[in-house]
Amino acid sequence: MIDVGIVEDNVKIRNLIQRYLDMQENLSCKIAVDSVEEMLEHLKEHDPPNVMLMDIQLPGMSGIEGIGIIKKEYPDIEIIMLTIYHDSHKIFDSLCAGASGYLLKHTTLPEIKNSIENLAEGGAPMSPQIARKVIEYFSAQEPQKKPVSDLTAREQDIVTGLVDGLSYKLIADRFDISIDTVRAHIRNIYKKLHVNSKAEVIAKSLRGEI
Amino acid sequence: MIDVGIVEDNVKIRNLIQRYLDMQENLSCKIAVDSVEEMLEHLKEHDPPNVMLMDIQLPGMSGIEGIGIIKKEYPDIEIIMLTIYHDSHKIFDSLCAGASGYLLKHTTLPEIKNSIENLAEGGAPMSPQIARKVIEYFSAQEPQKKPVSDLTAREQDIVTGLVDGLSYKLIADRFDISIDTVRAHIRNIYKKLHVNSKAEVIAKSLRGEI
DNA sequence: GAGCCAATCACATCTTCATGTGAATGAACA
DNA sequence: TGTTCATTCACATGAAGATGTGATTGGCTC
Repeated sequence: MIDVGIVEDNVKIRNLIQRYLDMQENLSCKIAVDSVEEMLEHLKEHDPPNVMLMDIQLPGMSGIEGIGIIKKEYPDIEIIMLTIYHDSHKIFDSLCAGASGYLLKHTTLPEIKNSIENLAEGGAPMSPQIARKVIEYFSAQEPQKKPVSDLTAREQDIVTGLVDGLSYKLIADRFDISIDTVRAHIRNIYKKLHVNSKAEVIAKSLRGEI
Repeated sequence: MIDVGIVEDNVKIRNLIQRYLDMQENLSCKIAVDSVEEMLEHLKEHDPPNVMLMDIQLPGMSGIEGIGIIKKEYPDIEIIMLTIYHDSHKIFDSLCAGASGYLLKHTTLPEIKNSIENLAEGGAPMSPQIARKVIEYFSAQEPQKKPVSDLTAREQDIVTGLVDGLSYKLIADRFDISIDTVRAHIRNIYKKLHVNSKAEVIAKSLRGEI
């Protein structure tokens, strides 16, 4: 049984969703309020729900601010935004604040039910339109540079050691080889990467350039 | 009518999907090959499909490399990855390269059909597991935008120098101070960050922990 | 089987780093 | 006005790193 909470200031919509969800066999929806503040009050005295449907435009604190506060206090609550807003800023702010899903308000009741189940199974429900924006975020990013490390497996081991902040001695111990071998590998790594210090190798590696 | 192409090296899977899709009223799937190279050959002489299903592990060029090449030549083709890989790197590399969807191979045929329709309607089909990773990318990214570095401005300058792979001498030159001053700053930085080597400072910095 | 290369080890030398100790200046703050 | 702290510099020492010049082994390839 998945326990659902709702924060939504439109009474009609709120009641409709609550009744529908609470009617389902595998869901329970006992708490539906019209502001984050009210929900926080409620949470002080009751068990937290598993999933929360949250509007963005709310009286008092906005839903996005609410995510942060609720996730901080009750990190196990999974929050799905349910809103009319589909602009990138609100979407990304919500996701960054910790929302696990984002549905537009034209979503049908059965779809909302599916989304909640989907979430409980480790998914992340999103309206298709939202998913598209999220995906486009990535292709808008700079085209990935090709790492193509010419490094051998052993050389990459050594790099890992360097990134972990180990001295040559400790790297030698970790891989059970002599410190001179470590030195030899490092010399080859420097040559291949065209660098000449540990620092540059670590920097390159952490920038994903290896 | 949506025209679909398939790049998949497993003949059984490829034929199965092709036959199923081509059987649908609103879909057509005439071209199904087992490598990106073959697909590129085909595209030279035929109209490009609207949607392409693409595996990652392929003979010759990988599917991820393929995305970039195909999207560059034929930007209107929407590419859905269809693969067994669910590791973050492959997901994000694919999306950054320009994929519009990402499905895991256990996806059923009707779900694949839905995904193609979803894509045509401006959505971005993703297996729930994938959607979750994509969403988590955001909440993992932003939250600590200000890691509250206790470092002074000068100390941060020095850190920048270290990250750039400079020696103390070069850092001293860059900021026109003596090497002993650089040493002094670095000692303070080490104390504040609780580390004791250049390597750790660089690692912390590039991980955004400063 | 000659040649190439990854992986291993050794020795030597010079540079750079890490750390300890100490101190002067000047701005900020109570 | 005295204290705190960032910034600057100095000297010293042992540890770690960078670089040069070797060598041996085993796998792969032409």
